[in-house]
Amino acid sequence: MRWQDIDQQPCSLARTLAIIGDNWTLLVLRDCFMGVRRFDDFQQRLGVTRHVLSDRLRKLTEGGVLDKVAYQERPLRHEYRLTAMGKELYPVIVHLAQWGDKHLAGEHGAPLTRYHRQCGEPLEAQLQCSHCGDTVKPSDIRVEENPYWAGTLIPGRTGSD
Amino acid sequence: MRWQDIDQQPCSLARTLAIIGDNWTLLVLRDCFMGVRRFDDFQQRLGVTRHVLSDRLRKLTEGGVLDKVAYQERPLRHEYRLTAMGKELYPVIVHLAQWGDKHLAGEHGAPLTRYHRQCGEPLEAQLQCSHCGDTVKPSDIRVEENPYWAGTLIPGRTGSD
DNA sequence: ACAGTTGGTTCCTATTTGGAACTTATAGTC
DNA sequence: GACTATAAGTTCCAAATAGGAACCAACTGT
Repeated sequence: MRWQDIDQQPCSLARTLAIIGDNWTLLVLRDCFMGVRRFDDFQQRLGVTRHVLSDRLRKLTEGGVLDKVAYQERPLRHEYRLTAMGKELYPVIVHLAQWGDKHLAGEHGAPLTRYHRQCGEPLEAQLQCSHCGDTVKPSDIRVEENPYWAGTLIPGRTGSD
Repeated sequence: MRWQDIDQQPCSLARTLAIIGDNWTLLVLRDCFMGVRRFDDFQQRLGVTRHVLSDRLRKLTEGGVLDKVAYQERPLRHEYRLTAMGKELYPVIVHLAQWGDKHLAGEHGAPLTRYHRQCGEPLEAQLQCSHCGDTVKPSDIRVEENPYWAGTLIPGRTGSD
């Protein structure tokens, strides 16, 4: 199986990664959430080569995560903006960065700190059930297979925990 | 800048992606969270080539996300288990899969549904501040730069929102 | 003796990446 | 009018990585 075909799999994670799972793409999104919109700004901040950046921006645009809009005519220039769908990826960025802050910070500490405006404390995000409002731990989650793919997605368990 | 050097950047997200941001790696983690532990099981479920799988498992192990433990002697066989640090990545997986469920499901619906055991409803996870317990929206988050890197991480704003 | 299992490694080809230069269209400066 | 700068890419080549298949080592079971 080629990496470019993973969007064919019956797995929401695989389909999501087909759009945002390439090398560099999540760093492009990081910069989008920091307000970067222009090609050269992405290129200088990331240090990625121009044609890889071009490819990633195209995939994000085709995937509905970014919108390519003209900000001037003559000469025609475009910028890339997060769509509503793209903005919904913010929790992913927050959790990834938070994990890095906790486990991979160097001697100078975390480069960025996110604060919760309402309470003023450094944000330690966790999962919350939007239905009942309770905090959700991993063990609180039960995974159920769609009957259409019954028996093919969840592996038979062999281990002890 | 080469992709393999992004762990040198003063960015927690970049350092995190240096460990788990390669193609295939997050799908390996998906299977880890579903209880897969053995090389051949990963290989068959993912369809990834064996030497790419070998490389990703090695990087995850070196990065402290997985632990390679012998489950039998004679012949010596190892399996890969999530470390405590690795298990903390579950929120990332949940949010990525949830985004795919919402935006990329095909005609048969989401392949897997996650339920919140306590309330019994399909889980729609959102961010919660562990300090005050409130729900956190993206706009509730204020990002502050570590003085050590002052002025280098957050771009100057040029746009209008 | 022979096939099967498990966890890889090796080999070769094809695709992707990194790095630098080039292009197009226009505005501003000497 | 000529030259320089800006922005958003595209093109070119060498080097690295991925995909696919076969091979290997160390057993176990028949």
